[in-house]
Parts: sequence; structure tokens; C-alpha cells
Amino acid sequence: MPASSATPPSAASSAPVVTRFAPSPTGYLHIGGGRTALFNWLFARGRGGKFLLRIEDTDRERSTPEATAAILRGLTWLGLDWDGDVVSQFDRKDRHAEVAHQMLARGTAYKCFSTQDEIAAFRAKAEAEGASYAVFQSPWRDADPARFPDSPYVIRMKAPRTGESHIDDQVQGRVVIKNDTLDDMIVLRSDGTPTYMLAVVVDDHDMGVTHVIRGDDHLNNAARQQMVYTAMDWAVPVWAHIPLIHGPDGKKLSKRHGATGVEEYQVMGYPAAGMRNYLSRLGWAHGDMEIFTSQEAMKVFDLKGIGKAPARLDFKKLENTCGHHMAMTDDAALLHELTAYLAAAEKPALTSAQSDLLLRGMYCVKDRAKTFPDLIDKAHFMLISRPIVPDEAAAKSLDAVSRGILKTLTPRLQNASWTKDALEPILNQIVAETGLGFGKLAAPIRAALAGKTATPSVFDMMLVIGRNETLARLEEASA
RNA sequence: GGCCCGUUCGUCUAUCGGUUAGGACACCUGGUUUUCAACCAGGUAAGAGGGGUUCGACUCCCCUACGGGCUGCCA
Repeated sequence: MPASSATPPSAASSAPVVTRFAPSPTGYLHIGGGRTALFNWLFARGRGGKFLLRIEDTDRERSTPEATAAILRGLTWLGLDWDGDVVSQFDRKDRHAEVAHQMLARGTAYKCFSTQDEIAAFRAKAEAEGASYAVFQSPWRDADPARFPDSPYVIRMKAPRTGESHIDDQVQGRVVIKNDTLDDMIVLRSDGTPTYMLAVVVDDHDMGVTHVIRGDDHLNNAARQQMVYTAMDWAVPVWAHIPLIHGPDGKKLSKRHGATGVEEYQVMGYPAAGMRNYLSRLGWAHGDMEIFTSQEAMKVFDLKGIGKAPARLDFKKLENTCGHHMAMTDDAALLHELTAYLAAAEKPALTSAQSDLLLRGMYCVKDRAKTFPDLIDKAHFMLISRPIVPDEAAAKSLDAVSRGILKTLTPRLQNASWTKDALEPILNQIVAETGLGFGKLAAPIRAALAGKTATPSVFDMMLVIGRNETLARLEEASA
């Protein structure tokens, strides 16, 4: 191994783009993981490339099928579709071992018979001698095979010990790592199973991954992984290590910040398109572009536009972004998503009558809603049925005087043409007759039709629920 | 401890040595209005600190502070 290994040739930029998302199935899909997947998806889809999914389940202790299922659900909800089958890293362990042995044969890796106790002792000794950092140096690195004992061994990389390595990263720039900080990492455990460092490289290579876009917690690992590419004479992929997402307080995002799982956002009722928009603007920008569809993002998404600083989650902006997407989505699609939300949130499903009405009245609520719970709240008047029970505030606007006014209104609506143009003069007429402001008339109508004080326009409500229901609710309230 | 990465309005960001440092969210004021929103107009608000380099630095270099990551037979 040369003291200073030059960067191996990067994957040809003209080759079709292949990206991947490779989560380990130890829990739900983290919001940061969701964004990583999104970047990979945008990058590949925007270039006619492929976006692959691989589950890094080599840690048998911590990997669970439930976690894999949760990750797939999260990605599916976010609308991030992947190409081909989901690859299980564990299933490829024989291939990983094969590569480890090939490196053994090439002399770029070696068998190490040191026990874990011996390694611990090595570190303890180095520490006792005042060394602040102890890279384990195996005595077996250049040992004569004739001396090999008949005991378990691991396979380690023969890492360069002097000079420096560098990785050329699309986000981080050129990062230089001194080789004496790189240890002879283990690639095959004593039980014959591969470590992550080996498996990830072998899989990325075999799957034809051209661009590795992942969290910058892997930045240092990239230098180690590059050793494997070099040892096998494989083309190194283009690296792009993106910063992690932090909580509102700037600390690493954790449970105490609230929602960290993608599915939690689904349950809270954020639309997936809004999530994608918001998440893509977290750490990435394209000029002043703020509100955009994923199709639009694909056209301009570029690794160069990713910042190096970690971004904080801001729920206000998330809501605002989602509000734009609610308004942008067509009525039928929105209803469909709402149905999925109700199921995910384990709330009662809509009856077909409610769905029909909602579709008819979607136009007057979607512009003002930011989330699905918000939408439901604003669509309250469409979802309830008589008797309408007014809430406390609404009840106040149904006093004797107001009920009297409603009584005079009802007969006039009996034969009115049911359009806003026809209804408006009727209400205005009553306003003129009573000498009250329009607001004084609108309030009891709102209370009667929706049982609430905050509702869409009274005309929209009347139009949406129709003449018969309007009259019934008005009569009921004025009785 | 060592190494690596980062630091522009409260937040997300634009800026690729020369700008009145721009936009978005949030916030405040005003307008509109039929309530809540939405919408329209305007406003407050930023280059972590200290040294350099330069005619000129947010932009390049160094130091400090703070934050993050890696340092496993975890991924």
C-alpha cells in the first residue's frame, strides 16, 4: 500500500445516475433519514436515473422486520418510490465474505488473531502512557502465515499508516484525513459476518451506485470505505455528505424535540407534498424558490446547492408550506389524501355522504387549511348532521333577537334561486330592514349552519349543503 | 483527548472580493372583510468574536468560542 494513496478515479459523470437510500432497520424512519432519501430520490429522478433501496440489516441484534416495514411505510407515504426490489444487506453476506477473502488474496487485507481482550489491553496501555488516541496496531498485520494459530480470526484492511487520504465530496469539498488516524478496520468478523464498512462498499459497487448521498455522520467513514474501493480496484462513487437536521434549539434532533419519525408527521396531518417541499428546502436552496412541486424540484435539484451547516426544524414554516400545497392540490386528490390521513390517525372514516359533500365544498376550505386536522375543522359544517349543537360561543349569537331575524330569513329562501348572486341580495335586504350590520346576521347563520363562530363564508356554506339542509338548520336554530 | 465538519435576520436561506446584504417563515403595523383564515401594503431584524491578506472581505487565511460528527468484531 503506497504511503499516500491518490484518489481513485471517480465514477464517470456521464454514466446513468444510480442513487440509493440505505437505512438500518432499528426503528421508525427518522425525519432526517426521510430527507436523505428525498435528496437521493430528487437527484436520481431528475436525471432519469435509478433510486434504489437497501436495508442495512447486518446487525442481527438490533434489526427487526417491524422496523423495515415502518421504513417502507414512511417512504411510501412521502411518495418516494424506489426502483427494483428492496435489497437486504444480510442476504448478501456470502458475497461480502467473498470480497473479504479476495482482498486477503490480493494482500490488501489480513487475518488478525488478536482477541478483544488483547485489543482492550492495547488501548488501556496506550492510554496509560498518555496517548490521547490509540489506533490499534495488530501484531498480525505482517505475520508469517506459518505462525497462524488455529483460533478464530477477523479480517482487517491493511490501511496506509503514513501520508494522508482525501475524499472529494460534492457538499463538503476536499476533506483530508491523516492516514495515521485510520485503523486497520475489521471487514469480516470472527463469526464470518461482514461489518458495515465492508458491506456498504460491496453493495454499492454491486448495485452500480454512482452517487452516495448520505448524512455527514458518515464523512469520516468515507475515507475508510474508500480503502476498500482502492483495495478492489473499484471506481469510487461521487460522495455527497449532507448535514444532519437539528431540533429547534440547535441540538441534535431527538425525541424530546417532539416528532422525529416520518410517520408521526403523517399522523399529525401534514400533506406529503408539503413535507417534501419543506424537507427539500432544509439545507438546500435554489435561489429564491420556495414553493414548488417535486417535479419542479427534480428539474433544478443539484448537489452543489446543498449547504454544509445543519438546519433546524421549524414547524411554522412547515405548516405554511403545507398550506400552499393544500391549496395547490386538486379536490379529488385532497379528499383521497384526507381519507388516508384519517386511517393513519385512526380516526373514523368518512361516510360516502360526507365524502360527496366534502368534494363539493372542498373549494371553500382548502385555501385556508394548513393540515388535514385543520381542513376537517374548517369543513365541520359539511361533516355534521342535525341536530346541530352550537358550541358555547356560537350559542351566544343565537339569542332571541337573532332567532327572530332567522325566522324572517327562512321564508325568503324558500323559493330563491340557489346561487350566491341570488342569495346575497336577500341577506342584504334583511340587513337593511333590521338596521344591523351584516356581521350581526352572519353570526347567527354561522351558528345555525355550523354550530361554530369561525366558518367559511355563509354563502359558501349555504351553497354547499344546499337549500333543504340550509332551511332545516335555520329552522331548527330559530325554533 | 485526537481528528473531521460547521457558524449570514428568531428560523430556512441568497450572495460564488466591490450589493442600500435579497427572498421565505415567524413577528409588528395598516388595508380588505361576514367570523377564523386567506389576501394586499409596509415595517423590525443578520455576516459568532479576534487577528491577518487586499485598494476593498460575509466571501480568502489563522486563532478563539460555540455546535455537530467520527474515534466499535453498531450502522
